[in-house]
Amino acid sequence: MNDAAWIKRFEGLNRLPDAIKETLVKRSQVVTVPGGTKVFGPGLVPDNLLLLVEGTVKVSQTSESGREIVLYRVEAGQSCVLTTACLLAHEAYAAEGVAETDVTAVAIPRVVFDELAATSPQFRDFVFAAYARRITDLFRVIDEVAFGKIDVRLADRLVGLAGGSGELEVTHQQLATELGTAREVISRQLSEFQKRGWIRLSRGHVSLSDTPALEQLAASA
Amino acid sequence: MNDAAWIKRFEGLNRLPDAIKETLVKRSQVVTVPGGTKVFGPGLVPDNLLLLVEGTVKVSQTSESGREIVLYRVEAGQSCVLTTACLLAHEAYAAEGVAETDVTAVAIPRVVFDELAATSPQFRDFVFAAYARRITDLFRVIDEVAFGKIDVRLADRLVGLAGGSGELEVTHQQLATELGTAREVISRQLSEFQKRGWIRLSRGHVSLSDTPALEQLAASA
DNA sequence: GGGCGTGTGTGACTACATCACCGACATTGC
DNA sequence: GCAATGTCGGTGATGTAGTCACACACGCCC
Repeated sequence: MNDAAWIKRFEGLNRLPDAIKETLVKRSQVVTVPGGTKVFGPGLVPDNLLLLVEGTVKVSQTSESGREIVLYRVEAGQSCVLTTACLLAHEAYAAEGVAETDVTAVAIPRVVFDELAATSPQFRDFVFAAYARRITDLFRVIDEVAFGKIDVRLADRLVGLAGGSGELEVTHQQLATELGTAREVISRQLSEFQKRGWIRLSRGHVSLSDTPALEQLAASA
Repeated sequence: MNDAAWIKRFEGLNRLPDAIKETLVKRSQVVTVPGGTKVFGPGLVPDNLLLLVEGTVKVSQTSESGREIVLYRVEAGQSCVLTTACLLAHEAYAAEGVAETDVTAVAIPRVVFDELAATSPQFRDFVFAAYARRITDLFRVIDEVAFGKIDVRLADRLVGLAGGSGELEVTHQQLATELGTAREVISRQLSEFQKRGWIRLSRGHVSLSDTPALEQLAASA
């Protein structure tokens, strides 16, 4: 039963009584999906609550006009509650989740979820905390989209996506989608950054050469 | 015990077993607040779940720069779950709720909420449905702010706010706040609408003279 | 009436989005 | 190798929205 190892990854679940943990482990299933898989979306309603053990899932929304914006990412140690509730309620919405990397996740069937919600106050806390986190994410997105400048937002996103390495494999179009803007806007802005010596560009690739400068710009929100 | 009348207003609660309904009625409190009251916000964390029986609460967000945008409204028959979760999680956020009209609401203390969540699957459904609704609201806001045109958004909001009467008492600044934009933008757009004969303007007042035209524009999203 | 606060109008300017297009590079098949 | 094709990135012109700096109008209160 050392499958139970994953549970340690979830801060909010560690506090659960052992009996509950055991139920959770016994009645859920560890699944893996390869990068690029659509995890949920219009016409693909999940009947499991997913807890991500490894990898990330990008949640984005496509408007009628076909334009797209990234809403948030589900990282290892987090869960996918929002979309569950959202999709369970049948209010079909054009949000979809795509595995960005190979993903290992724990799938908790709806019945088990419900049962745990009934029996464990700590589990309820876990769920509500997860909600709160996502909602504040959405609030931030709204704030940025409504009032943020793209140079600032782009700098922030570049730093965020690059991680430690300072290298990232993305097209300008993908960055545009991240911020819900147009490719040309990103292209021009990237050129500007390059002119300032902050980044170096090549086809499908951006390498950050002056991360601190980008961070400073990002912080000037 | 005809205080219980309010419960009929909540579709999701009607399905509750009688015993649960009784608990709900006994252990909650009907409160009224005058229009203009701040219901929750930074430095004002509610410890009750509010169910609105009468009136509306406007939930808006203010960014660091001082600019504001309306996120959604809680109407009669709806609940205020989002902000509860959000604020319970201590992730202080600059969202606040203000009573737009005199408001009558049922306040369910946190303990009772938790107890009901534990005992009643129907109550849990009610809560999650409420979440789902708000989240889709937020998704829509993001979509509109990111990709919508202001003339369309303004027309939509005018029709929505006017209700049946076609008359509304708002300043241009208030409309700007609704949409998270600048006053000048609204002023110019309103002038344009007036020029087209769709509305008539006076200080602090807008009267819709061609609602269908506005609706049509609003629908062309 | 004169002062004051709030609401509205306007022009100049900047930022971002959109449109139309072209050229550079990579991949594939020959 | 070379041509065909698809993806990616660059650029100018134009439109729409947000910003800045005002000035003026109205209502209210001394």
